[in-house]
Amino acid sequence: MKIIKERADVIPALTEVFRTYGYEGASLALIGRHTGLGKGSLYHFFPGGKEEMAVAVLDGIDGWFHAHVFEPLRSDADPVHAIEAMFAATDHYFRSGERVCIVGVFALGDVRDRFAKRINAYFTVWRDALADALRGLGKDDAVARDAAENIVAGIQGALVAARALDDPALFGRRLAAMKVAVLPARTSVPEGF
Amino acid sequence: MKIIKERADVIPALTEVFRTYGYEGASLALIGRHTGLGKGSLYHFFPGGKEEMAVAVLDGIDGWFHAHVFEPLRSDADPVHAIEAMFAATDHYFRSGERVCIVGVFALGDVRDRFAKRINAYFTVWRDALADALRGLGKDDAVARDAAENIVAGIQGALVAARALDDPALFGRRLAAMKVAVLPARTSVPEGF
DNA sequence: GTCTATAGAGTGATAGAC
DNA sequence: GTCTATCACTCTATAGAC
Repeated sequence: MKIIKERADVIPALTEVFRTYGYEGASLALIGRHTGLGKGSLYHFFPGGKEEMAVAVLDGIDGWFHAHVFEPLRSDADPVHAIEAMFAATDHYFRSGERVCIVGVFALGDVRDRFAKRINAYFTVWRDALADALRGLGKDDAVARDAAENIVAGIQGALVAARALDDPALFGRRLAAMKVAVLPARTSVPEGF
Repeated sequence: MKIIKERADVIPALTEVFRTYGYEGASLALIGRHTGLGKGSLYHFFPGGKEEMAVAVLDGIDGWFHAHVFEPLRSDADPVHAIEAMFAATDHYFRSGERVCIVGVFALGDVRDRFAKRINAYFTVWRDALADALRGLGKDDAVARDAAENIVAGIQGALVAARALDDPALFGRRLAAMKVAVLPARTSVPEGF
C-alpha cells in the first residue's frame, strides 16, 4: 500500500535542499532526488515551479517562527520568559549553529528582490516583536529598538561566522552574550543562604 | 588601438559579478558580459575556469583587507587609532551597507567547502588581529577575544540585516554601536572649560 | 467517470569546459 | 565557436481512490 503524499509533506525536504544549495543551486534534479518525487508530482504540487517551491519554504519558516518566536514575544505576560524562550528556540531551530538561515541566504543573493516582501517581513516582525518584549522589560523605546535590531542582526552574523570559521559553538557563545547583555542577570542564591 | 588587458585588470569586474550573483549564479555568459571578455580570453587568464576566477577574487579581497585592516590592527602603535581606522575602512569597503561580503556569502553556501581554507583564513586573521588591538587597549585576553569575535560576526550580521530590511543605514548604526562598546568614550570637553 | 498523485520522455535554452 | 551535460519546464500517460 502506497501512502499518497500531499503538498505539505514535501516542504521539509524542499526546505533542506534550498538551505543547503541556495535558490540557484537547488536544481529540480536535486529536489527530485531529495523529495523522492518526479517532476510530474513536483509540478502538480507547485504549478509555479521552483519559485513557488521557494515561497512555500519561506512561508513554512515564517509560520514556525510566528508560532514559536514572534507570537510569544508579543503576547507572553512575562517578557523575560519570552526572550529566554526566543533564544532557546533560535538555538534549537539553527541546530546550535549547524544550520543556516535560508532567509538570510536569500537576502544576500540576487534572489532577494524576487522574495523581498517575505524576507523583509520575516526580519521586520522579529525585530519589532523583540522590541515589544524589551519595552515590557522597562527599556525605553529607542533603547529597545536598538537592542532588538542588534540581536536580530547579531543572530545572522553568528550564523555566518560559525559557518565561515567552521565553529558551530561560536553560535551558542554569541547567543549567550546577547542574552546576558539584554536580560537582568539571574540572581543566583547559593544554597544554605 | 586596443589595450591588452592582463589578468589583474579583470579581477575587479569578476569581483562584482560574484558579489552580485554568488558562485553558482555567476555564469560565464554573465562574466563575459561584465568583463567584456570572451570565453577564450577568460580561460586564457584562468585555465582552472570558474573556480580559479573565484580564488582570484577571494585573494584580491584578502589582499585589500590585509593592507587596509589586518596589518594596521596588528602593528599600529596606537590601538585606538587602528580600531577606528578598521571601522572606517569597513564602512568604506562595504559602501555603508550597500555592498555584501563575498566571503560571507560563500560561507553560507555549499561552495564553502570548496573555498574553506580561504574563507576560514579571512575571518580568523581579522578576528585575531582585532583581538590583538583590543589587548593593546588593556583588555585581558578572554575579553579581547570575545569582543573581537562579536565584532567580526556583528559586521556580517549587519550586512545581512541591511540587505534583508533594505535599509543600508542599519549597517552604519551597528558599526557605530560596536565601536562605542569597545572604545573608551571620547572625552569631549566643552569649549570654555 | 473524475480527481489526485505519479512517472518520465522530450522541449529549447543555457551551463561550464575546452 | 564547439562540445556535452544539465537547466527549468511541458506534456502525455497512467495508477488508484472515490
